[in-house]
Amino acid sequence: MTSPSTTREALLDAAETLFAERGYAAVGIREISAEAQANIASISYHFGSKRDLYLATVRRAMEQSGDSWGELEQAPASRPAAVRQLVRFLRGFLARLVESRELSSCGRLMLREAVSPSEALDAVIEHFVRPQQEMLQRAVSVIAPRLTPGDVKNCVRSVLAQLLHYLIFPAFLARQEGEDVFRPERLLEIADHVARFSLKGLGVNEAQIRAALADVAPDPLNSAPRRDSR
Amino acid sequence: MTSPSTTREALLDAAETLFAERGYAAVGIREISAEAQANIASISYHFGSKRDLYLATVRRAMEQSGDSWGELEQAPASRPAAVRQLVRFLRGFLARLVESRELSSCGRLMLREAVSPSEALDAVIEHFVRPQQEMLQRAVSVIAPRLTPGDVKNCVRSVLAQLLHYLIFPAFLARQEGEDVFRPERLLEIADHVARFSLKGLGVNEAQIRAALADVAPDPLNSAPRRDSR
DNA sequence: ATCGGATTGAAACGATCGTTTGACTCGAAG
DNA sequence: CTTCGAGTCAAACGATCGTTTCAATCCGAT
Repeated sequence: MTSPSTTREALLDAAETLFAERGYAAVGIREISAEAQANIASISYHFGSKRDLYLATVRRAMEQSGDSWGELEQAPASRPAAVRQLVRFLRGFLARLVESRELSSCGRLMLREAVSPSEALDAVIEHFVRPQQEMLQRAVSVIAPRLTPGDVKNCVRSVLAQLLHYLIFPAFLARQEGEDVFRPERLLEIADHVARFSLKGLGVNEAQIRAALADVAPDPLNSAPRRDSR
Repeated sequence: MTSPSTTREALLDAAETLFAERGYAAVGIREISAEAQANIASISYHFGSKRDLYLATVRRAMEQSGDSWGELEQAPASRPAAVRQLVRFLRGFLARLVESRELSSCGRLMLREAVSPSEALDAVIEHFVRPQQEMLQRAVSVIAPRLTPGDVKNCVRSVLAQLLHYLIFPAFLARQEGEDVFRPERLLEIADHVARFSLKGLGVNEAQIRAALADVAPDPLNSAPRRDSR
């Protein structure tokens, strides 16, 4: 196989940023190669076509994102542990949304795949959606053990939907709230609201919720694992 | 002013469908005019440019959508009435998602504006987001009167996020669930789950929730108001 | 030092993009 | 009947699109 070229990765980096920001059709290969400080022909050379560059970009972004939280969260042993794990996940997700462009560019690519699916859709589900979903599924089924499997899935979607809302609608949120939604303190407020709302939705009583939130509190924002490259 | 041309509306109809399905940059004006059975130059003639056609398309779609639910829902007089109103809204929203392409194409345009905002963003917020939000805000502040205004907004977002999830991720849902998520019975299940989860999240007790769900039940899917044109 | 495959460079390819042109049709007002 | 303006039409505009070509360059193996 071809040796790992620097040009190749520069192209992927540039493509990730540009495709995430403006979408596949709105970005030309001339702009990508300029951003990567490479020649136009290098795209055709390294990837075959613009479409294949896009697919490679999405797949790489999703695989790198998947490394972050896949195996990190173990199956919770007790109900309080499961509640703590859920709270930690909510805070970590929102923290990553703002602390680096990592989730931001990966998340926007994910979004664009949801609205306009391509052949890379499988990679998005496999590496981005499924890991989070399975982790939440384990936590929820421990927190609310009386739920049927179908209701567990529904509840997982309800929790995830609240989180993804803040990934999807920053443009709306910025417009209707005067303030900046993505200040670190505000994000912690949001994470705690989502935690409270969801745990109540799962039938956890107030006292346990307060205990869990206070329990995880000392470790505020730095629980988010880092991506090594870039 | 120019008389209301048939060609103009045919162009708007075609543009709405195509832009909703594939996005602004991925649709050419030749395809739009072909779909509308009009000449290429008619776009320039009636709207000035492709971009202006897009803006007009989004604005018209949002205004027509806004007519549907804006003034329909009045301020609820009692807590049970507010709960019923919320349940009716959830069911109506999901019903409209499947029963016609109305919300579907308008919703997809809204989504694309969220991911790639244009000058039509204000119209989207004004006619699509704000009405739903204010209606939910009234209902939630009656259901949970002890909430601060800020927490009311957070809870409204939590409810709305769950609904919009099904508008945003049909591609993912279709992939990971074997079954079709958009069968009418399934949608009613979903609406009821969202209602239960959210009402618990708002602190309503089980008995009242069951009462409300049973109360609204006799009127299952036909509570969604119809759009007259098209 | 020389070869050969891998990679890069500038230039050009045909296709398609959004837009414009100018002649043409048509119905109502003079 | 003539006139006029709104609307439609086919054709062409320059610009940009993704892709290809081919010579130049790099660099480790011979």
